Amino acid sequence: MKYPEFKQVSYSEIAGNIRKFWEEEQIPERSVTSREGNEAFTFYEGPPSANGTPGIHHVMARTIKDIFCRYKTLQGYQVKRKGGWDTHGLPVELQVEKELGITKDDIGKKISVEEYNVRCRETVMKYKRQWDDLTQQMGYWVDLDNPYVTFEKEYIESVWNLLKRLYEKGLLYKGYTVQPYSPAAGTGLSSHELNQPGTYRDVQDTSVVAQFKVKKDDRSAFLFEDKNEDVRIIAWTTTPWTLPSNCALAIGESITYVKVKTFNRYTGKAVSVVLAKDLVGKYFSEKAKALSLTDYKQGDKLIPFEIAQEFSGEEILEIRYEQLMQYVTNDHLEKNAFRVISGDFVSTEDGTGIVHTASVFGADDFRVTRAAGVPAVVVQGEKGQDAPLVDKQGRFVTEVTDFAERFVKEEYYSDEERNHPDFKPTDVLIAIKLKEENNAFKVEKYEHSYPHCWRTDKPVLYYPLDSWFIKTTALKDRLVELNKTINWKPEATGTGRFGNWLENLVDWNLSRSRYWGTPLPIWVTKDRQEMKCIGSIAELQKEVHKSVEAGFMDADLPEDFDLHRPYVDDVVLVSDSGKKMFRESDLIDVWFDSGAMPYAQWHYPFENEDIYHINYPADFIAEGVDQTRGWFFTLHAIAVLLNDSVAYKNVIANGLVLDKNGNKMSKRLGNAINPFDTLEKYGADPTRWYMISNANPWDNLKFDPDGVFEVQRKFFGTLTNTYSFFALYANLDGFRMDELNIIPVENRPKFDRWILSELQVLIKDVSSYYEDYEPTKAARAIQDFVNDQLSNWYVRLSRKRFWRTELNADKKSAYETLYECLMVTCQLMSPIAPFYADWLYKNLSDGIRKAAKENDTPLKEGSVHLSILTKAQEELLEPELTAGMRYAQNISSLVHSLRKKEKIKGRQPLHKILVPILKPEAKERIQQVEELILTETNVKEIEYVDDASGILVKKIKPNFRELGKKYGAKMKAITTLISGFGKEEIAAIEGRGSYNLEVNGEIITLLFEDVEITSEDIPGWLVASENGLTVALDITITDDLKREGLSRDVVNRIQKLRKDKGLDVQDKVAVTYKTDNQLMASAISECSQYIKRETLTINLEEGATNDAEKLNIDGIEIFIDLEKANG
RNA sequence: GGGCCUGUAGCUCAGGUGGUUAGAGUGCUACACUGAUAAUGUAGAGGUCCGUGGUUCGAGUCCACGCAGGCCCA
Repeated sequence: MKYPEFKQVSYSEIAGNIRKFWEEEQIPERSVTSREGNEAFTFYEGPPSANGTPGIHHVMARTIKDIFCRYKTLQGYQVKRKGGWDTHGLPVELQVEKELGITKDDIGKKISVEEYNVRCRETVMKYKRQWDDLTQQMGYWVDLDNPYVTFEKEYIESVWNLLKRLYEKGLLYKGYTVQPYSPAAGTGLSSHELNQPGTYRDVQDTSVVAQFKVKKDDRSAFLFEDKNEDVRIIAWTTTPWTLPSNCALAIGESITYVKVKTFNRYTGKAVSVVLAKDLVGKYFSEKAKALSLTDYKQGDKLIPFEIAQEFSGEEILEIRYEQLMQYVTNDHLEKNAFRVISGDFVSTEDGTGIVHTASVFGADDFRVTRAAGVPAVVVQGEKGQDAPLVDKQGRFVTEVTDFAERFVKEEYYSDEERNHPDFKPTDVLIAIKLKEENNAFKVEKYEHSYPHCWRTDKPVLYYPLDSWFIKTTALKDRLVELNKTINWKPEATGTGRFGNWLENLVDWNLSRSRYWGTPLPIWVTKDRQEMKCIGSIAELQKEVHKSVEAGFMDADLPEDFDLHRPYVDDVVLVSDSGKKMFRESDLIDVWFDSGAMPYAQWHYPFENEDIYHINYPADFIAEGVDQTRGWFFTLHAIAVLLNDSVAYKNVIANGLVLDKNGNKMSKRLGNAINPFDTLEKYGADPTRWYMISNANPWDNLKFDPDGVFEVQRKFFGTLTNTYSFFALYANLDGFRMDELNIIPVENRPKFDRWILSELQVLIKDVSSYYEDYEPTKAARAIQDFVNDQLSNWYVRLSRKRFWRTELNADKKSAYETLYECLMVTCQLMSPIAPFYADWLYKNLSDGIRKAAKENDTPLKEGSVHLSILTKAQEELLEPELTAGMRYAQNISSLVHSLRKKEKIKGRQPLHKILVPILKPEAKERIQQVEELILTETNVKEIEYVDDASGILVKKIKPNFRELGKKYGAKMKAITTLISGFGKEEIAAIEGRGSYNLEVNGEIITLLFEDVEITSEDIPGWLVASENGLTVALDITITDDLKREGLSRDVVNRIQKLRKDKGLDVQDKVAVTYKTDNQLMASAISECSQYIKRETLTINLEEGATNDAEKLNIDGIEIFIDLEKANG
């Protein structure tokens, strides 16, 4: 069987054919089953949600996942990759609401929860087909026949089990927190919703700097010059409606504050205000500096001021002040609130350096007041619970008498009300009141960015809501510690973004008040005295049975009971004391679902305990960097909290895929790349290769289709060409790889040993790159090898060996060497370009599969993905040859450039290259590749010239690295002296190995390694040099050389004619010619053997007529006639 | 506002521990090669290494402060 030859290849066609082959032969399955019993390499698939269409960035993310799973398989590990689908959560609900044209409020009214959830279940897999297609077309191997699905009963049961374990450890609690809340929609907003485009908008709000009157006591006494002084702390807010709820003032302990004596601009009353020193200029005019306090009259435009005192924030901590707006107060508040506390978020960027704090209406406020033990300003709600001064509709409660029933944000009023001429926003009314009461220091309009509810367009409030939490803070230290054992790519994401975040961890808010998700399995009695957390279906059934017996429920649960809402909501349990228990209505954060996948994907602990243990923790996971606080966190948190272990050992956080101009891709802007089109047009392999080789996975990728095209042309094209070259000649010669009968490497020519040595280096490098999760470096190393070493050097210079007619040992060696290089290349590239690599593998090895199977040799495997990666053989490394080859490449390049400069074409042979030798080992190295250089440059000989010749002109320059270490600051002087060195000094330092210099009256000894000596000139010769290597070329062309050159031209023209006539490479020809030129005639007759050999000419004779092809070689006319010869 | 990432040729990217002439590929221009030929070779043009300070004999590289873009979070 021959090696397949291809006229032209289509990479997407290759992918299609190989895909079919994989399906028919079940290669993906076999890549796992064939490793049965081997060590496992565990990969966790972060579940995508199939309710959106896949994009090009998914190709990126999944390529990364695929690469390492394939690489590990290639090494012999068993790599199971169970696929999964993320099916719960808000995006699904929004999709359904959009399809049905309803809002959240309609659920339970226009549509039953039951119907709604049915719709969600259908919608969630809406684009599964597309996802499956993408998976197939891009060549991503993941087991989608048995995926885990987060809405399935078994999955939920495992999640419940985890929740119960948390509950039992006391890590689950109910508390309240301040969250974004939309009164207009009557619902809390998730961070996801707040990140919708357009939610943050610039708005003009009334801002108030309020004056808080300091109470005089021991702590604050130092601020008072006399007992009647009116000392006020001033604080700024853009939400005046929160001022009735003020309970503390936050300062920065290390900020410097001052007391300024001045007058209130609205009331004219004398007042001393406390604010940050840095912000004095913002509130007091420079022009007023010279004014005297005593000259002030009410109404003056310029208000005088005087900085009276300076002190640190620490000194005013715990100072007490009078409540600003006394609508709600009590002893508890009087005792513990209305004092100065420390806040880490306080800055002197804006405001006064003192922050008004209303614990229930701000997240920071909530945190610092809780830490400082400051109670919130609250009233008793209807059910006797604590309630904020603003109700869920966004109105002040009746206790705030002046503004009772008023909406705190003017946007909550109808347009009609707002357009009324007398209408004033509540914030303005509050500001007026404060002014009148001498409590406002300054009131002004302020423009800032504020979040809005994406659904109602109304501003969001930060509002306290009841929620269930996981007490992640309890194990913060372990979370931080174990994170340090995870290998993050890039490292900074682990230490920085993730690490810093863990350091500032807050408890995990688990509650979502939605319908489509995993229900919280907690049942509570009305009086909240008794509580049960259910950890399995069996347990639920048992509890229901008890409830039936207690008469609270009619019947036991059916076998096919759905754990979703609304069904679980109908389950009423009985408490140990016999009371009714109702389920907490919350769903849990969908991120808990996905973080639970290491356990729930196997329905652990109810089933598959062994599989779970073998596959925990994961060796490797990869997702986008945006998952850092998402999936990466939830996996880590659950693992640490429940198992005191990491969930994954290695993680790649990949960057975004942007368009070619660096802009985010969006369907709206029309710059999104369609993954299917791209895969179809360029093929999966070039697309994957481009994405990986172009930039590190963790850097953002600017996706440019032209770049994919370049990869296709440059790398895949070159590799395909190299293979085609091999196939063409191997087929002509009938060469067939025989694994049991190959020429031992030590018996192969140097050139073969050289490329095989390079190949070993490549295997080592690429393996260690994969090992280090550096796919980009791996891809670049492979393409450099293929392009530069293999194709452009080894194959190009070996061509002549393949043209010889007989299949001798040298030729066989060349075939075997090239075959080995191609074979290993396709193994190494197979993780990145799986289709193409398999195509190449099969082209190379399908013909000998049968023999390989019989002999049980490595090539018995039908697919590269079933094969075992060839290991690097240290004994094949040839460092001396490598060094020599580098000389060969550099010398050839220099000679080419000299020819170019002198306009001497490559076909014209020349006599001699001169290479100056300064180090003896250089000569040896060059000598081993001398033949190669001579062939490549078309020169007859190399002459080595050393010192003894006396013709070298040397140059000397300081070795800065060495000298810098020794002499530091004296460098300049030394450099000047060395640059003045001539022949004698250089000879001296070369001879003795040292040289004494006088620098500023001091003698220093210059050693041989302190300088670099080069030879850059040979008088009378044509010279080129680069990187310390110098080459001279003898360009005299004798008649003999000229004739040889002409004969080469003749060969060239005959070849062209052969080709023009459409002859095959192996066809023999008869040639006649005619020329009047003496030189040409003698050239042909003298070199006839050479010409005949090169062109497969049997007969070369004079005799062509003027009707023959008329050619012109260097101005010489010649007629050549050519025809195919028999035999 | 905070944390993190990125910034080097028109474009995409390399540039251990600081070392004096900053590289590669691609694109452009010119020439050559022509039995891998939509390949290949050689040469040329193309740089404020984001900016400003600092450390140092010496900074693309180290430090500080900025600027621009991005991600995440307030």
